[in-house]
Amino acid sequence: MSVETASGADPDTLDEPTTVGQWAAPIVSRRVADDVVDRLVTAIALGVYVTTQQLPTERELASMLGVSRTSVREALKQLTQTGYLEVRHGRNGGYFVLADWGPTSAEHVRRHLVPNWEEFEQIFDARTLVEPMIARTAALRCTDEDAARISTALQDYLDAPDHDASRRADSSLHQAIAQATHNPILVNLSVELRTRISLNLGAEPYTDEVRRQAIRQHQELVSAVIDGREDEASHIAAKHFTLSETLIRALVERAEHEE
Amino acid sequence: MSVETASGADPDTLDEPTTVGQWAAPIVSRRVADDVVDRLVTAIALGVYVTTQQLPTERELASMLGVSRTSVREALKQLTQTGYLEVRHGRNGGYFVLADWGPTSAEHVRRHLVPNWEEFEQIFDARTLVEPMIARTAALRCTDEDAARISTALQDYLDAPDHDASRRADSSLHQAIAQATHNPILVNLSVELRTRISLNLGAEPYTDEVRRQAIRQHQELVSAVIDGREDEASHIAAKHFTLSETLIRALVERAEHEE
DNA sequence: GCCTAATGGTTTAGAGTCCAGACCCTATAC
DNA sequence: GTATAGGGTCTGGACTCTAAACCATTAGGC
Repeated sequence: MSVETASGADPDTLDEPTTVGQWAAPIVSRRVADDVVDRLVTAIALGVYVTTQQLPTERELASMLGVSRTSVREALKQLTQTGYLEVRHGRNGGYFVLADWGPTSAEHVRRHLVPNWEEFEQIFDARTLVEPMIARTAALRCTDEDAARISTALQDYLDAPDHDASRRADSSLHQAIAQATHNPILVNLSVELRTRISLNLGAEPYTDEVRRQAIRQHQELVSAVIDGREDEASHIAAKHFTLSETLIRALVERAEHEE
Repeated sequence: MSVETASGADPDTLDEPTTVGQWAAPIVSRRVADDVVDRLVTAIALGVYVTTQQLPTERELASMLGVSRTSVREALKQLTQTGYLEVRHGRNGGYFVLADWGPTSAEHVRRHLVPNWEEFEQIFDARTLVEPMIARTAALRCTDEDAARISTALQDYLDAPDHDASRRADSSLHQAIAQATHNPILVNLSVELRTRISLNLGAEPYTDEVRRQAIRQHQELVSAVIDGREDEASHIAAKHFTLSETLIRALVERAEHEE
């Protein structure tokens, strides 16, 4: 990294100089290992790799990501130390996603969720605004091909045998809907918001009641999108993402009372 | 997502692989100079520095951005070679923004606009969807303080003596509106979209008629936002950004016919 | 039980990037 | 004409990333 010298002189710039003030913010040179960490966390957050599942080997990851094994190892070391992964030696060894990195414990909530609470509020807020817009647009532009893909994703979601599969299918379903907008920028936006939530949260709270409600909402949402009922799609999406927000809030409340 | 036992055959990865496929895309290590280029282009695009205006000196830029002068020089070299900047030697020398890097010429349109046309369509589309949502949210959350800032920005816009000042004020105005959402994520989203447009486009086409129309729309938009008329704000924003899209399209048409 | 293979763990040399700082060159202001 | 404010150039050193070889550990096959 670079020197931290005098560049200070950064008086409070909270008024409106964001346009002028932010463009010259210090450039931090990102290390490759940090990028690898981000990719892996994203993959786990999106459900590409789930609990107890084995990641590709170091050499495979290095090849997949086009970086050296050294950098991959650096990233995996970070994730292992943070408690996301577990490593096993010897033949059939490798890195495994640890089971308990969700908001399962009040401990996790206090240590990870609460400190980032402000950012969290912002992400939720943005998602509640963006996703209905995406759902509306998807409903307006959904082709037969899109509809087929969305239906398949919904079916996968309904068939999901456990929580992990459910998370993964949920991710795919929302992705399929976003893709029906036929605009990669919106798809990325949606992915980014979902990732940032999972990234802070691990998995969302999960009970039978929640699942029933989520299933109904997903069915309604898919139906509205496929049939091109844009107002309804937008409205259901808003309700859907408000639900998940409510759950998190309840979780945090509970954790704080336990304290 | 078809990881295991997907019901439908899902052999190829071209169908919906974005979730699974994209996380492992090769990591490209960005060089510091490239980041500097981005920052400078953004600053110019947002109107922080305008035609014939002098940029800070190399040493100042290096200090502002927290990078070495070597990297700044590398970036400035690129921008000079590309034709964005002009360099003058000796005392009172420095780097100056060149005048003619807008869509002033059919040449520019063909060389820069047309090759990126697909991305351009996507950006416009996203903006037409996102900005109304932002305007609506701003209208719903606008405080007195926000209203004051927005009014000031509007006045600056009305007072702008020339095209450059107008561009800068336009940028500030939209920024002020976005900030009334009180959500940094949305503010960044708006900045990013506007930047990416200016970045491809330089300045937008500009005639007296266009300016009159833009002024009216800005006044209506500000009034709707400040008074909390969210539906109207959303609607005007949509109209406003559609106007700029229409102008660009007309420009490209013309350039292609000249060919 | 022994060997093999697959995996993580370690080391090293070299190329590339970035930085700080010193110094040179040029044109303007005075 | 000289001082000065800028860009232009060079160098040594620190850090990062890579490639490739080699070590250590364990499961599976015989």
